[in-house]
Amino acid sequence: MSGWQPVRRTRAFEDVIAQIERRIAGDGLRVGDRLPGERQLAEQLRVSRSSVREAMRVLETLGVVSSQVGRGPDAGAFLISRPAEALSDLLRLHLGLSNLSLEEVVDARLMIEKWSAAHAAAHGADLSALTAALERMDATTTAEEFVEHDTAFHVAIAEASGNRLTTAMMLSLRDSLRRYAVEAVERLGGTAGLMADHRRIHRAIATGDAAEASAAVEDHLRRAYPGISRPPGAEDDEGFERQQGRSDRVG
Amino acid sequence: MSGWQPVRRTRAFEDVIAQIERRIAGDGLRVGDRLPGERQLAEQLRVSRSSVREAMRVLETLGVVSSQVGRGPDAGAFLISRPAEALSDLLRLHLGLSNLSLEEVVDARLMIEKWSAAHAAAHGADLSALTAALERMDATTTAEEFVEHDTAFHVAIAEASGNRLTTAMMLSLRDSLRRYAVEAVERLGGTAGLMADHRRIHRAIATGDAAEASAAVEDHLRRAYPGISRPPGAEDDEGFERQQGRSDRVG
DNA sequence: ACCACAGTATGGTCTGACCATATTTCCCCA
DNA sequence: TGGGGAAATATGGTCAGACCATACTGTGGT
Repeated sequence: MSGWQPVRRTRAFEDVIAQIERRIAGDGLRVGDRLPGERQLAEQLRVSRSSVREAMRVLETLGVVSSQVGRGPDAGAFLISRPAEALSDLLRLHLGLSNLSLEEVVDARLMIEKWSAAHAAAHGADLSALTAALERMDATTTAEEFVEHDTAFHVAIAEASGNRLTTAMMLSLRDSLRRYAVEAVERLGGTAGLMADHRRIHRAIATGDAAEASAAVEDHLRRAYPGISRPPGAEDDEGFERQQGRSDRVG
Repeated sequence: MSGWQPVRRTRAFEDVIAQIERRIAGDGLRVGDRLPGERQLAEQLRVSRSSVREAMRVLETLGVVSSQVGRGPDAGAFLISRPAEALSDLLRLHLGLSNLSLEEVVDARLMIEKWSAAHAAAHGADLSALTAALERMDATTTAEEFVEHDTAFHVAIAEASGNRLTTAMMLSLRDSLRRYAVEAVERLGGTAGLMADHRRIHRAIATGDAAEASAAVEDHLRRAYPGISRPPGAEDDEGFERQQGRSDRVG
């Protein structure tokens, strides 16, 4: 009998997740609060410890629980909030499966960074982190070192937007693209152009010019990833399946 | 072996995940391929079946593996690619923990929808799904029914952008906001204004006007979710709109 | 007051068993 | 020979119980 859509009885660990979620919503559990131990939870919910552990793995993967071994106030499972790590894992695996293309990731990052820079400019954000990252970048010698502080610069922009969700997205996207960032620095043969872009972005945010901040970010990312992104309004071409091979038309 | 990592001993299930990830990258595993059974994998990797199962829960949570019981070609664990489901779970839990505010989610959705609409307009996307959703919305009577087809309309916009990552983000964001969407329809007391917005969006995409599509989406979402944050540049100029228009030179 | 050591609570891992489900195999009977 | 049903089997799902590694806690001796 094929073509049957089974009802998929809930598995035990799914029940555990639902119960914990219910406690979060109902009992007002918050970040930092401690969950009962695995054995105790298993007894309370009438499931085996294995099922509790599978539920913990899921919650840990989603970035809402962290576990420490040992004994004492710091041991056990705690509620946390780390969406960025979860997003990074997700992107990394789906990129590995070739079910997300590099272009899609770069495009998404361009979208978020433009948005973040525009918001940061409009909100009169604190620029100290941006300025510090700029100075550190000036003092670097290797591509890896440069990329490290470059990351700090871009993360600071995201944080200055004041939105933790887009910041998490931006962090994980950037994480997925780290090795391409190093390649980009080496391909460009120097960081002068990138630094000029950075100062332009910094200036635009400092003066509260949202449109200029957004445009500066776009130009910057197009320099780092030439030919990958298509701005809305670019002439149509034949899709994005096999674009990585001829991604050098910006030159 | 020179150095030991004293801080974070790798857990067995993390090894399993790393091995599977290596097979994906190295052996060219693709979506649809089948993984070895839990028992076989445990034997190959010299870990217990419990550890394999915990790894499976993680991969399942990230939307890259799906498991079926039974026997035969359809049983066992398969590689899939469902980032949207994973993102939905992530957002739901973090919203529940109150570590992401509704405003942040709505803002992120606004960003993605504006971007998607602009891209769809610029790419001359297929409008049949959009048109069909519009007609179905006209024929509905209840708020729930309307929201259902409204979702189809907005998802169609995201898909028309041609980016699976932003589409997945948009799907999960919308999923998190479903109940607020129903509330919005009931609060507005009718769907006339929303439908007018929809037709304006549809028209803009059809005519390839990216800036207008973006502006139409923004007005639409501000009608549905009043009180979300001002666009960047609202204080001094029409920054975001101008910035979009600047890069949207359609010809 | 201090320090060493035993106690203990915690997550991490493993083993082996059994259950539920779905396909495959095989054998009996029409 | 064909069909149908029973048995075998492969798969994930669940459980119980044990042991280990870790890190705090308490206790007793100096």
